[in-house]
Amino acid sequence: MKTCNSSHLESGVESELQCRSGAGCVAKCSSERMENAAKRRLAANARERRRMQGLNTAFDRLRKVVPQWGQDKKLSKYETLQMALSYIMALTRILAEAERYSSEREWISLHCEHFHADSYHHYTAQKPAADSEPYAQRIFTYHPEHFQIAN
DNA sequence: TAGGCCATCTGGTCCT
DNA sequence: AGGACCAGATGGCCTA
Repeated sequence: MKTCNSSHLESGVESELQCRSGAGCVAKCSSERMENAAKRRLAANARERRRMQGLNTAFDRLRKVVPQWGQDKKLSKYETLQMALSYIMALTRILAEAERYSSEREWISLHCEHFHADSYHHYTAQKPAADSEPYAQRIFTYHPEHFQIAN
């Protein structure tokens, strides 16, 4: 005699009790099983959707803290990760430099010199003669418009 | 219209 | 057992 005590697809203690015997059991069990499977699939889909939405929220937050250098188009996920990597490496480099220089004053004057020049060009809307990109931008290794996947 | 990016669905695997 | 995570498939939207 067939019972509904069944596969891993079945969650049902309940269905086992109902269907242990009797006419129409097979049909009822299989339709119940399919119904349960469909319900679980829908629930899994919803969870997956929520999970991906959470992931996308995290990407949006990352985009906000990562420099975009005036890109009007939002960075793709891949570009965001690359930019974040480059950003972190640049900051790490700056910190390492700070440690290398003996006096804090020396380090500050080194960097402020660059940043003052940047602000000057920014406010006067002039292009620097030699280096066309701002200092802070130049120290980054990742530029989306130039980036190509190296295989 | 082709290519890039994305959201969603789905089945498999791992973890608790 | 159920949830989290992952990767492949698919279809929609947008842009050059």
